[in-house]
Amino acid sequence: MGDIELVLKEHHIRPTAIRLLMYKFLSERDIAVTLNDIESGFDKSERTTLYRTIKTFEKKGLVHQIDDGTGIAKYALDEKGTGENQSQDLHLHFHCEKCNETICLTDHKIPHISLPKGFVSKDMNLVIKGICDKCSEKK
Amino acid sequence: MGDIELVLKEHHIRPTAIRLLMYKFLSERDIAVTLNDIESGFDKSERTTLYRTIKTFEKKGLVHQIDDGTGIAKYALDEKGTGENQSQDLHLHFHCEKCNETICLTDHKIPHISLPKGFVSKDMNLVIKGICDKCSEKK
DNA sequence: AAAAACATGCAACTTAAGTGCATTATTTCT
DNA sequence: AGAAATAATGCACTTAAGTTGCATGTTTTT
Ligand SMILES: [Mn+2]
Ligand SMILES: [Mn+2]
Ligand SMILES: [Zn+2]
Ligand SMILES: [Zn+2]
Repeated sequence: MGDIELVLKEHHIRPTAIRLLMYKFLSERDIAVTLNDIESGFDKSERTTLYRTIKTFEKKGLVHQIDDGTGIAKYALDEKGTGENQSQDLHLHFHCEKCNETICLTDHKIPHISLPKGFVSKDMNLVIKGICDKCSEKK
Repeated sequence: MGDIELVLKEHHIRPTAIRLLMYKFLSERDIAVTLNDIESGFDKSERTTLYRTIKTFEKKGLVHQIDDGTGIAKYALDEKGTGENQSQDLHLHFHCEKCNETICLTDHKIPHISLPKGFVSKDMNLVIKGICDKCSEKK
């Protein structure tokens, strides 16, 4: 049984052909991808199926959705959090205004913020926009 | 000459009827509003005109757009920054999962974040999701 | 093997956002 | 003031992401 197949099963996702392919696709890139990116990454592609597949991944905690301010949802594999650590999704995201790529800075956690009385924090999203390393060295 | 008229002129926005009304509308609420909110706030309303009006306000620095993760753009008046202080847009936003309202926490600035080598920060967006003061006291 | 549960494909719908263009209002120029 | 230029408004239409319904195909369970 393949490696990916195991990962899916661990997350209670049935390892169908498309799911294996999508996982492979995601694991091969280090930037967050849109549904369109995924769609154009496959020869055989059915928008809806890909959509439902990524949503399944998300629900089962394999992937997190990223809202980088472009108005288009992006997705990236969760870190190999073997299970329960949900604090992993509190890392920040960087969106490059030049190449339009969005990347997870997984070891840059969002600092603690104190809120006014009465406000209860459940989740946070921090996106930094600017120029990424690749684009800034290109000069 | 009215108060609002002056504010608009200071921002080089011609004070037409609709613009005066929209400014008044925005200044009367302390939460960020969607274009739909604005539209339903007027008897006479032309989506496109309201859309272009809010975009004009945004371009001229009267209003800032807020991306709270709902996928729908919201807008709020800038603080009475009498001119150049653009650091004002680095406050954080709170989105209540219960009442769905989004509010500017204008005096909660986004803390400084150090980035990996090569990354240049130009802008930031921090949204905290949870339960707002009104909803949490309502119990 | 039959029944139940789940995945896939295709079409259609929803909604926010944005554009083109004709009309109307305001400002500027002579 | 009147004409010309510029800007605002209204209406129709387009775009694109996201989402759902339903029929068909596949896998799992009993
Ligand atoms: Mn991430
Ligand atoms: Mn704000
Ligand atoms: Zn870049
Ligand atoms: Zn609330």
